[in-house]
Amino acid sequence: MEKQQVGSLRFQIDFSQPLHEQILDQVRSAIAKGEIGLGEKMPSVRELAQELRMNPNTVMRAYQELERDGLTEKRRGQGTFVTSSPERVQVFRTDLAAKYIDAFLAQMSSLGLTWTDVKAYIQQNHTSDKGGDRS
Amino acid sequence: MEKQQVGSLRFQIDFSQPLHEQILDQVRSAIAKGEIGLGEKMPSVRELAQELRMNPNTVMRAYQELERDGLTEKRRGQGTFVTSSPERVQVFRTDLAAKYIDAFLAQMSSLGLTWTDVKAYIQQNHTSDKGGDRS
Amino acid sequence: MEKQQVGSLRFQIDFSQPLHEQILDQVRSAIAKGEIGLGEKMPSVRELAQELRMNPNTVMRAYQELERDGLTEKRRGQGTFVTSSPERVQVFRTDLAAKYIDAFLAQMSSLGLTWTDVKAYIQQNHTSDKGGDRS
Amino acid sequence: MEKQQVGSLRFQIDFSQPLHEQILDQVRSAIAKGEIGLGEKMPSVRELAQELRMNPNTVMRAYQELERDGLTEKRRGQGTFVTSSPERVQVFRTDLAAKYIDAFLAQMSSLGLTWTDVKAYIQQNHTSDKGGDRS
DNA sequence: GTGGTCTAGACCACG
DNA sequence: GTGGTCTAGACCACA
Repeated sequence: MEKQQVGSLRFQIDFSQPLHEQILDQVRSAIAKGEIGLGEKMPSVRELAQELRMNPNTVMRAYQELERDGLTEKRRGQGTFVTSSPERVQVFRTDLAAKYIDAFLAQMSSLGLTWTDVKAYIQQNHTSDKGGDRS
Repeated sequence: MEKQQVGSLRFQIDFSQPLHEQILDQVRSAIAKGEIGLGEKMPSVRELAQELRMNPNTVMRAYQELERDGLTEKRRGQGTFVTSSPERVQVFRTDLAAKYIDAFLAQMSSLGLTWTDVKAYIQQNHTSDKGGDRS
Repeated sequence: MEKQQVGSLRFQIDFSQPLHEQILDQVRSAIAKGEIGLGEKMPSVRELAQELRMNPNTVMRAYQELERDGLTEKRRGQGTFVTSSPERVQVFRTDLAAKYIDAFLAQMSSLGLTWTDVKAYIQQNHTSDKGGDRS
Repeated sequence: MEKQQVGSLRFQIDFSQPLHEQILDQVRSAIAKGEIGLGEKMPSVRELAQELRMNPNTVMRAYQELERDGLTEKRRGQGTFVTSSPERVQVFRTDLAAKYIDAFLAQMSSLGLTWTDVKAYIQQNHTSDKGGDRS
């Protein structure tokens, strides 16, 4: 468990998974949760690469995808900034969540589990993670 | 959407994802759901490879993982058979489901969504998939 | 655990291992332990094959190896018999044991374990199997 | 007897046994004995394949099993490394040894030999391999 | 016929 | 450069 703080971002990387995806996920998560503020400056590609001991190309790829998602913007000569639009973040967040949820339900269904089964499991094993699961 | 029936198994393959994983998933799913009976003979490596138009090695790889999971048994010179033990299937199924569920919850949490949010979303968008989701 | 009794022999087969080797081992073991008497008649190839639901070729191969080892003899028109010579059994038994023991020690050594380590393990975990392991 | 040194690993291969198993065994042994250090980089799949004059797929297969055993980790684009966790190695080593020992005892027992018999044999024939076998 | 091993060589994603 | 996936096709042991 190697956690690293870079600016207002916290990273925890694991070499058994594509590195650029992990950066992407963790930055997305930080934005979604408001851990990095809207309009805030991101670490530069080089800085982040150095801190995380990665190839700059790897970081660059993650940044490009963040921009494609509309979560960040490049300003020439200044660096990369988190978008200032809360709507963008919100839309992105719900879209992504919807995608994940759908995939998850398909997965459960492929194991022959119903939504009731899943809720039962979560209630038993994740009572601390719950958010009011009074079924 | 190219669906193919091979013995009691149905396959639908998509070339943008590792082929052996797809075979693995679909056979697992068929076993978990009881679509192929316990103790039943699987299609032979060569037969399945021919039907799905892929290389025998690719099918073999999937079959090896199935055996590692304890879902199938090989009988030398006779073929590959689904395990006859319902417990194995059950244990496997719940273990795998637990793994998926935990990963899913971590994912949701990383997007800043609570379990209540998720349940609300599912109730709205998946009323047909439900299994009594009266929260 | 499917055990089968055939004449004075008991078989327990497992499909994840060459069948002829299993027959071989189990007959050898029965002779070494005196469970089948010297000079006694073995089940015929066909009879055994039928009982164990195997291909006669598989049984035949095991029988050929038994004869090569000098543990059985064929008598034309009468069938296969366990050797009547106790010396043969004894020599065979110690030779085979020596081979196994040497291989085992090499194996342990390749894991970096000394003979003392092995004895310690066995003393702890196999006190019922011991035969006077006062170290 | 063709011995080959590759980095800090020494290989001796024999074509009458599955090649990937031999690689597996010899690397395992090297890790268990500490001949290759924890966290150290393994030869790359291609490099080892070339040195041992075998197909990269064969080496890859061995490497995959090593990883499944938790003895190595792959870092994408960087290579394969021995695990840095001594506990993993230790657990693996004792588990494997236990498996071998149990199988060995079953084998001896099937030949009608007691543990005392075995110890006597070893004392006579392996006085150099001993590690203090004062029984 | 079955599964198991191996080779040769292609193409891909990742860093 | 690294590992990962896939194909085509050979040869083997086993039943």
